[in-house]
Amino acid sequence: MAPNQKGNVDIVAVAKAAKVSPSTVSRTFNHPDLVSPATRKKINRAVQKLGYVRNRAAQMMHGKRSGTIGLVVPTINHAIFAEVIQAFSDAIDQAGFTLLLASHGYDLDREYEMVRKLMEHRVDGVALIGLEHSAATSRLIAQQETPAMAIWNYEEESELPCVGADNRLAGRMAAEHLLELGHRDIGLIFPDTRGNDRAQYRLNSVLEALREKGVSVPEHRMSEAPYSVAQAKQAAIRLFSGGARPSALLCGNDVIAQGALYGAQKCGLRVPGDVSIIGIGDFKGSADIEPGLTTIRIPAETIGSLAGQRFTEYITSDTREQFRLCCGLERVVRGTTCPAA
Amino acid sequence: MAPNQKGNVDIVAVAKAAKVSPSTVSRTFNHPDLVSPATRKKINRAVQKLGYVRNRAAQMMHGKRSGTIGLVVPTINHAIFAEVIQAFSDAIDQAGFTLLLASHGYDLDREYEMVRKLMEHRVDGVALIGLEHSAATSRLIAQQETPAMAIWNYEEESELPCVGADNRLAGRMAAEHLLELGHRDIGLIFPDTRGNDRAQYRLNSVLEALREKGVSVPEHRMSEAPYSVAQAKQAAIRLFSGGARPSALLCGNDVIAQGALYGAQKCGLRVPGDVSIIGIGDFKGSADIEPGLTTIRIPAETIGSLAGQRFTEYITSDTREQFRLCCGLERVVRGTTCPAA
DNA sequence: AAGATTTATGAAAACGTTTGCAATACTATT
DNA sequence: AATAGTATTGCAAACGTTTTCATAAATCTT
Repeated sequence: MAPNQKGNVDIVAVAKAAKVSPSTVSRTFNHPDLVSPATRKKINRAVQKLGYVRNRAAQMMHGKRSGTIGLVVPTINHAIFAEVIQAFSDAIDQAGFTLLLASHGYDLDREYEMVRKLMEHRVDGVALIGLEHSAATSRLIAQQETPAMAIWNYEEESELPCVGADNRLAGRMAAEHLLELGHRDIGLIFPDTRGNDRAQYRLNSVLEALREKGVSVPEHRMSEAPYSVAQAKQAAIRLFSGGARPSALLCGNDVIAQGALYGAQKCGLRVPGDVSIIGIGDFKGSADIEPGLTTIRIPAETIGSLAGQRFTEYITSDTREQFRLCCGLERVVRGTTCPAA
Repeated sequence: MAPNQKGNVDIVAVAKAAKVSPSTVSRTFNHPDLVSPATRKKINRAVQKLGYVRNRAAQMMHGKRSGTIGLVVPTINHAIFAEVIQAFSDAIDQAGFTLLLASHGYDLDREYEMVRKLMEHRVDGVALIGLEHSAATSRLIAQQETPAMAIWNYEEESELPCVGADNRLAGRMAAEHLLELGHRDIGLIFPDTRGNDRAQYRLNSVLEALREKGVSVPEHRMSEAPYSVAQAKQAAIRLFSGGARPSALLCGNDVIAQGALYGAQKCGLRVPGDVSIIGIGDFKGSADIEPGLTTIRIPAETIGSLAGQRFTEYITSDTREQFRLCCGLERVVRGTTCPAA
């Protein structure tokens, strides 16, 4: 009665219904040109009628690709990663792949576990955020010979193929903008840099660029905030409340910058009149906030798209030539910075 | 030499190395109690040495679960969904499942394609956002007998098991807050409601609640904006620029409300003095913006977590009893609303 | 119209696991 | 010391596909 009496509609059920052999059904899917149009029609009708859905797991056992790509991110719930994930997902979808997603909360040991988990599912490739990973992770990837890539950071000598931006340059550009405007007393709010090479690179290069111009940042001008508007707001308020306040704030990313901006507004400070604020990232929304946030734009969407395209090419090609793509940065001057008084 | 000479380390390679049969190796993983401690140790050593990683696809062919759950969302790049995805992912991860993620951009036909794609991978279950889906999707789910659930909406008579909030109530609560404050001239900014039952329900119930109090919303007080701060800002500016402006704005979600707030600030309007603004959702950041956004809180994280927990239970239990969980809403009055003049 | 190609199909082995059943090696009982 | 259990292991079939090889049918040569 029911077209699908048992729920186990497989290729042989289809074959039976179409009165052909399983081989022919399989061929209809994989090499349609080898099957006569008439038979193909019969088979398609049977597929339709029975509601057959291919079983990729079974295909995979014949050396076929699983058609999945694993992506391991620190966190999903994060403007910038969400944007990258979306773009990456769309790009690999275009190439017929499906995304297996896992997050580790900035814990490199958990990252290893996640990569391992994905490999149990025999992903055709695994993409990681950033270039800093545990030795165990690298070993696992090498051992399994799973194609792997890094997203978000670019480095000339990177171990893994990568598509991303130069975070050191980003930090430098932010610092130089402030310096050019004449700021010398600069406050810094950055996230914890452990297990986060992006933040690490940015912070180091900011400090370096400032030092080159003879500007040093005393301890009490530095604050740490996790990736959260609320906490960054608090951190900024703390920086502002101690005696003399800095003339400018350089924030490790736009979320923190946004929090800092609210913090300043809360303290009754005019931005940029009383204090200039610059972020890094140019997240969705940074342009629209009032006043518009000055920042260093990292093209998240481009990075995600490019990464997805390039990675699927890499996986499906048999040559497997390494790739390293550097996406350009852009200084976006909006309303939160102005010359020092 | 190399511990893994060919890349094809399978259960029989391990068996060979440990000098036991493949069956015993398999048992060591699945029923360790049936294997003597000594043998287990030998096998574990071999696993370690060869770097064996289990192949879930092969297990799956024995009626075992694939250990994956599919989640299909309208978009990933969206504060509220990112939060749900993160919580859902964490919850199913706890239960040993891996997330297969796909997005459809509010296109119900694409949603069908995505569900189908996930089913080819034999996900153990598929979770969808919202209760409105194409007939083809429902048929597919029924036919394949794949466990399915809806996230984000709650409805007593829902076809699918669901975990979510009552979007109609959310709309009503927002409207009533404004009415209680004495507002009668109310502007509305909502996203396109096609393929988006959440927005649909909210809008209808808002209109209904207003009508009950004899308040109608003329055409020129209604504006449509996609899920984007920038465009909502423009929409708000349009609403404000025509002659007499409304005394309050009710926005379909917090992103729109945020855009509206910036729009008001841009127009030199004081919020809430000149215009009150209320959103729906209470997204991350809504609390921190200046002034804090008044909104109807929908507990995204709770919903995602609960959905993940409940769904994995559902999948792993053999009883398969339906579930429908309604997560409570909360009116969060912050700084963007005040009594009408 | 007979042989030589070409095209379309089927049979069976293979992929990496799990598991029911059978076989063997212990241990406890008398 | 023989018997009955029990704990441990191996064999082989099964899962749903793909693919190689062989066969059968259709088409082309001359």
